[in-house]
Amino acid sequence: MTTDTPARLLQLLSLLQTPREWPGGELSDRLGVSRRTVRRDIDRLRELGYPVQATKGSDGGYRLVAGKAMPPLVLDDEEAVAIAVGLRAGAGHAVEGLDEASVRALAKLEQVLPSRLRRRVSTLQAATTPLTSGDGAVIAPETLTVMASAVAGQERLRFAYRAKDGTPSKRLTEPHRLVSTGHRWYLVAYDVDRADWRTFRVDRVADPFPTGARFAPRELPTGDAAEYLRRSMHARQEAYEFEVTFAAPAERVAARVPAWLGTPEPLDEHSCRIRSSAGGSVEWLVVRLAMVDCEFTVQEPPELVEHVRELGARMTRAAGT
Amino acid sequence: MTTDTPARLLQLLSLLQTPREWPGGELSDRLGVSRRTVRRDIDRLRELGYPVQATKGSDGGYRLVAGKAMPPLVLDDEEAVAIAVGLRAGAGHAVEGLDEASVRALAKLEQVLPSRLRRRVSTLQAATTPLTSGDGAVIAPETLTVMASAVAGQERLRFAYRAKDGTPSKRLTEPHRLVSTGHRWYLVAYDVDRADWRTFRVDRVADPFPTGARFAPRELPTGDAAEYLRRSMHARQEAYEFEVTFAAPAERVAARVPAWLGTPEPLDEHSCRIRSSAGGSVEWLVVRLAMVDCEFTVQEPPELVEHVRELGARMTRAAGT
DNA sequence: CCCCATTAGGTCAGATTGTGTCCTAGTGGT
DNA sequence: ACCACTAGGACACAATCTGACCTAATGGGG
Repeated sequence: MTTDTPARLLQLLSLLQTPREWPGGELSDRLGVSRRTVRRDIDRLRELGYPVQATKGSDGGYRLVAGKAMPPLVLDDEEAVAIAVGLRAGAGHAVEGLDEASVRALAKLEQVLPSRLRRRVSTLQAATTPLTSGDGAVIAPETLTVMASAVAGQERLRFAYRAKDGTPSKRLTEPHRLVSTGHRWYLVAYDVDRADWRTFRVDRVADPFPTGARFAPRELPTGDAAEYLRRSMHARQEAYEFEVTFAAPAERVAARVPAWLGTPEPLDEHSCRIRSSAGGSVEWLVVRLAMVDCEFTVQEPPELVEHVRELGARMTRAAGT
Repeated sequence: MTTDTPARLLQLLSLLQTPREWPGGELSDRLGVSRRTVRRDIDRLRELGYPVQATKGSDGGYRLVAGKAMPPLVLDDEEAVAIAVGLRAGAGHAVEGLDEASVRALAKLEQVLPSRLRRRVSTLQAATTPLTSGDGAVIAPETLTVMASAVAGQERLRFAYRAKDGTPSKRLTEPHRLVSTGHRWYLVAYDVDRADWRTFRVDRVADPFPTGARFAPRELPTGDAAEYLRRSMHARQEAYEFEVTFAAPAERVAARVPAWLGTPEPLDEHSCRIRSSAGGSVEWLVVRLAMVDCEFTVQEPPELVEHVRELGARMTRAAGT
């Protein structure tokens, strides 16, 4: 029964985050202090920028409402697991520019996630569909979070890499940025042994671990990491152009296609077209097209046409006679 | 420069959650207190159950590691937005038993999410694909979070409902539980006007708002809400049985099919079968099957066979001549 | 209309706690 | 061997926190 003020404030914060009203009396009971002190604590929270709304009159109470700053989120076990699983599942196909923040948040969460919960997360993770489907390239979320931590903490990173042709190598790098394009992740890093900048496909990385050694941030020759990645991919011709025409209004298609895949340009009132480039696998794009749920025609590339034809044949076979 | 201890502790917690090492000197600088006090603060955090790991020796420092309890998560703006968007996108198709926690977490987060961030979330949300695809039934995440709050806070909930045949009605309910089956959400609640228990499809609910009146929790006639929902659905025959055979080992199929859809039972070493029931739309199930990426045959129901055939035909047409 | 439960906030005395400045020990890497 | 860092004890002084008491104001229900 040590009357530890900061601990009590955290506890109060956690109670107030429950979406319900708390009368002062109940709070003072739970926290083991007088009612006056509860009022003072609430004042303190308000001064910290976390507005507590109070309903007056009988049956009134306190509740935490939206302010100008994010208060520290107090999560229970299940909620923490839900967020971790959700972020892991979503890491591959989130909205442009958001995936990096998403991975950062995941890294932050997993850094402090109790081990028993971590087990639950990986179990559930296994049960969920890896949405990098149709493609052999599955990324272990651990790999991503370890990398994100190394980037944020400016720690050197050692890992095994499998090149495009399959030859393995060991790399010692100074990780600069984690970039995602579509559903694929890349690490832009300075390769210490080769003394030059490189981009690494994260799904070809194995056993990453931070060496612990800190490094001084280095200037990327091309200012922006995304820009650097784009040039590097273009140079290696890893991306391909595609062109698809839909027999549906542009708005309807836009609502069903992730924005980073491309924006549909209207051809007329009832049809539209997407011309864009994707870095991912063709199989994956095919499923995405099937989801749009309207008639469409694939123009480019021949490879994509072939895969669509194949899926069509497979579905027809599946329907039997 | 008020030397407010609790505020400083929160700030320390937020600094330590950054995935990097913090030497004591830097912390004392940032927090504006002496080095000794920083050590004491860290002691306090440890006593609260948030283990702070310290690397000794030169170039050492502090960092927050996994303990037995979840520390309050201190998120920056982007991370908060990323989590909100991720949870919203994932709310529809998460793992069994997890979606409710997921919605709870979302409700908790949105309760305190600053309004400027809220705007960003809805903008990004619009850009992301609503994954209740193929089905007209789109659920506004706000509806879910409002309902989750009402369930948690035991507040009566008023909303407009559109019955299966389209007839509208206004309901005053005591919300009991939010249940998700597959990609569809149901509210199990006591309908005050009709003086009986009802299940409501969340996508048919409009303009929910808590009346503010608290209610005493009521006993559900059938102990479990999920059980009650199942019976209610069965009685109305909203669920359908399906049976699909895959030409792939059970493990491979299991890895690509969400667990709540059903568990594949092996037929022999190279094939397996799923017999289960789904409450969702057939269109959606078809896309799910297309994702499995192996030969398969649909046995039941005829409706599903028909849709598979149709998608097959559509894809074949899309591939052109 | 009055009554009640609630939030809001002032004041005061006394106990408790937090803080900075000393100090010494131990550890790991260069 | 040295340095940079964590770990923690002792002490004096200041700052803070707490509970008890008080009064105001507000909203709902009978």
